[in-house]
Amino acid sequence: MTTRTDAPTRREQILKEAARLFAERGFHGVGVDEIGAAVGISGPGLYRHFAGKDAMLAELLVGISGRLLTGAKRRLAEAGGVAGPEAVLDSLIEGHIDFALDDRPLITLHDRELDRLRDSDRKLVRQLQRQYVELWVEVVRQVHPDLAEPAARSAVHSVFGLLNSTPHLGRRGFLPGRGATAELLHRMARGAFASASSPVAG
Amino acid sequence: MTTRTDAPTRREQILKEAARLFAERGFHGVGVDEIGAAVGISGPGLYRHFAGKDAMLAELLVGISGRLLTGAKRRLAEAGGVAGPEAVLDSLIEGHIDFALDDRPLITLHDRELDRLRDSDRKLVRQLQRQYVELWVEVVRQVHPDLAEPAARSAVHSVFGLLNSTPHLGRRGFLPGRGATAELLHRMARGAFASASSPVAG
DNA sequence: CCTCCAGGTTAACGAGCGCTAACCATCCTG
DNA sequence: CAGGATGGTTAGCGCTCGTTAACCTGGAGG
Repeated sequence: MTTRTDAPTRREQILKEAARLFAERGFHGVGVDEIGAAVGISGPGLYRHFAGKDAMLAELLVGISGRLLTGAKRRLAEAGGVAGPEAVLDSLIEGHIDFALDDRPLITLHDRELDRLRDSDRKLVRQLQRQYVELWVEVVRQVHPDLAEPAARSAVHSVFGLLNSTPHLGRRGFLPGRGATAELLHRMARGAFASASSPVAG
Repeated sequence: MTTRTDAPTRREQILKEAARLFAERGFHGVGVDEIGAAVGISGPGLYRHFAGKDAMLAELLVGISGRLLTGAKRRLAEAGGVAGPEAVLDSLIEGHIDFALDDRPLITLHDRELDRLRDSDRKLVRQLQRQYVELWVEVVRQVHPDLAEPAARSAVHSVFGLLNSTPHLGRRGFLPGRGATAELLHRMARGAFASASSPVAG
């Protein structure tokens, strides 16, 4: 566990606020002055920490994709040997839900602002995303062997859509607690995969 | 059925291209010159058809929400009397899938650029969206009576996320045909709702 | 104590944007 | 055939935005 207790550095403050603002109003809808104001400095002071506005977005998106993939690999390694594929899939779902619930702005950015990146960064992010998807596809096909590969890939993308719906839930603050929401999402994801494979049983 | 065979008007061309461009690069990422070029006229010629760039986005978003709600009401009225709630839910899912598969750019805009609207337009769109959600919630709770209302609402939002994942599917052109995809999404949506209500049966 | 650097500041530049103004062609109508 | 909509055009204004330049300050090191 790499839990941090020390204060966040200025760079991290900026990234966090930039993520929130980008998620709220879109990359082009946020000015550098606003980002600066959000961390108590103003405008061009950001350039002491980042090469430009694009660099902030790039670092955010690469960071997201990397963390998702790293976490998934770790979970696969931890649960893969001892437990069956069902437990691995549950662990993957749990990890993705944790991310979707704890870092909603990043989830929003994840599939929204990818096209604003420089070619090299975008290729890197897409490669990480693709690896993440493929890892899921393999596990899903172990749990549901009757699922063909294209269908499995579609199913994985759709379940991502389901899990990533968290930004739309709390609009009115009406969601029933983090634990209950996580459990609900988990059950729905498993149910969606199950119904994707077998032509339903009821 | 109100199938049109006549040629689309200039206004409709503009709206269609604007939707595609907005979905691809974001509202602020597209210039009026690009929208004009996409329909063969250039730049300020758009102002003969729309009051401004904002007006195009507004008309798109209001149109989307309105069509979704109208279609859902119609399906509820058609299938509501003769068939059971299960058939109504299937019809709602079918309608939403048709929309998600046939109008992907609009699906993308739907939950991405809402905040760029004037206050009045945004309130209108949100009201239509809310009605649409509530309609779904009622039907879902008829099919799954053991589902509490907050959970049902969360489940509906999550299934929207699942169905609206279509823009992410065809990136590499690897999706297995429209019919198969629609059927897969339909089964997954039903499975997700079922697993949302009962704490799973397997 | 002088120096230097990290991390700020404000001023200003240049590009791009939405939008308006002014003008022009085509066509339908009286 | 006059004439006014209709739907284009190009030029250009004004504003915003990302970025750079130039300058300032507090604290650490020799």
